[in-house]
Amino acid sequence: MADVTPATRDGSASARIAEAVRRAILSGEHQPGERIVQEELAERYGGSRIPVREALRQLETEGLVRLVANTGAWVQSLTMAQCSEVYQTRERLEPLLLRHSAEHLTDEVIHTLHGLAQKMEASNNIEEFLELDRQFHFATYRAEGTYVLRDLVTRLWNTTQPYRRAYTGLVDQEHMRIFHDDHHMLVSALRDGDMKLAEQIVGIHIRRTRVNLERHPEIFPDTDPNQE
Amino acid sequence: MADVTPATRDGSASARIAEAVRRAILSGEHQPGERIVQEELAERYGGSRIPVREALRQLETEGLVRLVANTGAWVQSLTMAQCSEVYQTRERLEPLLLRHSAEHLTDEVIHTLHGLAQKMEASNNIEEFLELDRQFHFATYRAEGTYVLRDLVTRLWNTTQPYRRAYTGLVDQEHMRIFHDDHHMLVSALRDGDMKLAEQIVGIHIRRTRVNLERHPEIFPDTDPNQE
DNA sequence: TAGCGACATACTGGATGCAATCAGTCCACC
DNA sequence: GGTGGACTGATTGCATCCAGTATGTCGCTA
Repeated sequence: MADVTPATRDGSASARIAEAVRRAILSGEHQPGERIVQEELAERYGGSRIPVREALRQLETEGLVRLVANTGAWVQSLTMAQCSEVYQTRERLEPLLLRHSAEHLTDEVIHTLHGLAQKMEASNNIEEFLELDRQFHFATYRAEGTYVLRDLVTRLWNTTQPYRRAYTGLVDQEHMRIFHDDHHMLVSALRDGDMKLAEQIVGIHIRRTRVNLERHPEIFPDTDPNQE
Repeated sequence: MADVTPATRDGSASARIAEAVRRAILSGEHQPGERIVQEELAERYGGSRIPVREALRQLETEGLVRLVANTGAWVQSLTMAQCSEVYQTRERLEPLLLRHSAEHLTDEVIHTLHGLAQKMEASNNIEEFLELDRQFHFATYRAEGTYVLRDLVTRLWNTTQPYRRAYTGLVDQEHMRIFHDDHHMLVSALRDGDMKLAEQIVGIHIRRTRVNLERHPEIFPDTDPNQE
């Protein structure tokens, strides 16, 4: 899995555990709403509960885990409204991030993008599809120098990953066709150096996905399990 | 100080310490680049280093603190480029947040806003000014139900607070006049229920501040102390 | 005198152990 | 039979203790 860790972190045990748990959540190994027991993680990743707790604090702040004092930790679940809000946020930020990346989108990158878009069309495995989609979009986000915005976008992707997965399993051929077309149009716009168009396509692409997600309330928890 | 804590948190010691340190950083008590020693915080807030470390992990993820493994913690400092990036992000997100808040902006709220804007004009104390500015803008952000976007915006405000403070100490009368005018125009637009205009004003207001900040590179660290 | 290396100190990272809190169960009572 | 309350097991929260690492200093050597 690529580009899963929001920030460059040190090599301590807590950082290692945070990364491992993050990947476990994003890969679907841990489902939203699932209980997380500190001691289990400590045993699994070889350590005491101290670094586990630090890792959970970090993941809580990233929005992947929900902690309740003296009670426990759960994999964060979003209501449809919250998920929609994240998508609206992405809709505003990713065109901006793309713009900052413009100068780094060389012919080589565009060639890679084309390859990823084609691979996605050929894929019929949900996990592979999700991974390729992520790789595709983050390949277009190459803004260098500062990491504020890319980190932010990475976190937004992360918190909504379970719902993308659920939706991908439901989407019909027609919507999938449009999805792929968006990608190809984006590659074309980038190849032409038409950044204005590329930004619009990304925005529309995200909005389209949001609207589609909103048509499937069944993939979200019935009653809000986090009443914060 | 109002609306400083991004998320609703539990009442544990680590949460208490995180909040206290956050406030200390935002109030300017701790300057960017300043070293943070775990044991000092533990003694100051009454506890062991364990909850302090959890608090620091959280603040690191929020972007207020920088941790280096086996070395220590520092109050996060931003380069001008990073600060500018945060402002560009705000420029995209706050109009969206304002839109979501529209239905909650009652006459009473608008009356409060007007009062805050006037108080700001009368203020000649930097800390008071910063606090009123924060209260003013967050009074317009009343989106309820979900907290994703408001939390995000709160964090963006938090990470850039030290630079707003430094800039406020430098700004001349003319720019200050424009700043206040933006606020009054925003109140008027909200009073008229012209949300489209209000969104534009917020965006321009943030952009204006960003451009002004970029005119003062002296308030940012010379060489990037965080080479991440 | 300048530069390099070993040592001492201070601080961080992590493990263990104990107290506190929550959830689920069982039983008494209505 | 259903409801309320006490009890028990499980799990979290935190403090203390120890090991590991980085930094700064001192002395040695060229």
